[in-house]
Amino acid sequence: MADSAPLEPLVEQGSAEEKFREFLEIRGEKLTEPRRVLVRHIFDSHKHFDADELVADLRTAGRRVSRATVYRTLRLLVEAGLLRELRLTNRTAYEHDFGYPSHDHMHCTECNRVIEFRNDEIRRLREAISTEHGFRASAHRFVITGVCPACSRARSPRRRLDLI
Amino acid sequence: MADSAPLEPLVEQGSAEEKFREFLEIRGEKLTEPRRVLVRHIFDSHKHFDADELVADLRTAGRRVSRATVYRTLRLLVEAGLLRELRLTNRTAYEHDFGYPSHDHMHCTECNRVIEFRNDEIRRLREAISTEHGFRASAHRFVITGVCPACSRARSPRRRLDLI
DNA sequence: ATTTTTGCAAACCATTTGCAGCTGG
DNA sequence: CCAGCTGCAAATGGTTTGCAAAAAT
Repeated sequence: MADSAPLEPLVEQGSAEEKFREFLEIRGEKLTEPRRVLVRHIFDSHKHFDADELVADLRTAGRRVSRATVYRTLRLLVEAGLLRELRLTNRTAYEHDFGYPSHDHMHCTECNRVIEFRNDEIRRLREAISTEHGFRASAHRFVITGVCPACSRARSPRRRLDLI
Repeated sequence: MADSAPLEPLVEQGSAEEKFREFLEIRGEKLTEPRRVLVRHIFDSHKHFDADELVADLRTAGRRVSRATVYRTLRLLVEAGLLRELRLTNRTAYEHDFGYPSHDHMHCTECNRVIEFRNDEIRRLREAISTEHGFRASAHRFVITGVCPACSRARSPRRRLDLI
């Protein structure tokens, strides 16, 4: 699952590691070495990723963290509000929910790419709809499914050749 | 996963079973008895459901279809454009994509209920955004997460008692 | 008759968990 | 020290698949 045209990260308000430490402290839990490695690695780049990619990525970088700990820490990071889950396929993908502007996604069915975009009307609409239904919204997910510009270009012209 | 305030079904343009038969015929495949049982049962009501609920439901109704066939047929119905997948939790839920108006969802984090709503601005916004990005949209998913009216009422008053 | 489908059971695969030993505060 | 954490390996749970028997055209 690759990204395309990622948005600019926001100016940091304290590091993700720091926010994670605070979260853990409140619950009387510990910021251990594996957790530090994970939170640093994850917030070093702004990609979407899944548990498997994260394990592989870490291995490449020479840091070994067990799969179990990766899963446990991902859960914590979601609870801490640092990561958000993205369920587009059978495996759960994650993206930053901290130091990164709120946005929505377009999902290309050809190349499986996820493209981010920002649009303020969505938020407005979400509030209007929630109010109308007496619903107390805390978040939303808007995913547009279709074919991205790159795949459109790569495909349409080929049609001509198919006919020969 | 329960529904609340389902929308009125559209006037039928030929039965789901008929559309399924056409789909299978085109691919040189067969509308067998188990498949007929499934498509009829599924389109008899307008609930969201997952594979497990479907199997249980059928068993209650005295029709036995193996789990494998249920999964295989669900896949076919999605390919046929009769069902849509809804990935909110670890199990895949399904909803009608035929004979039912297009709509979006509110997902209550307290009771796990899924509430449907219709709003035409969303479709308009989806087109505007897609055009702006050169994306060819074929579908979208808009899910508002939060607390439904029933759970709001059930919770807020209880707070007072918690303080005693 | 030939091709597709079914049901069963086994396989799969992402994720979770029990546990013995390790570690941070 | 001592609660909380890690890694391992085994368990889980939803979903898929191989295969021989059964059904559809």
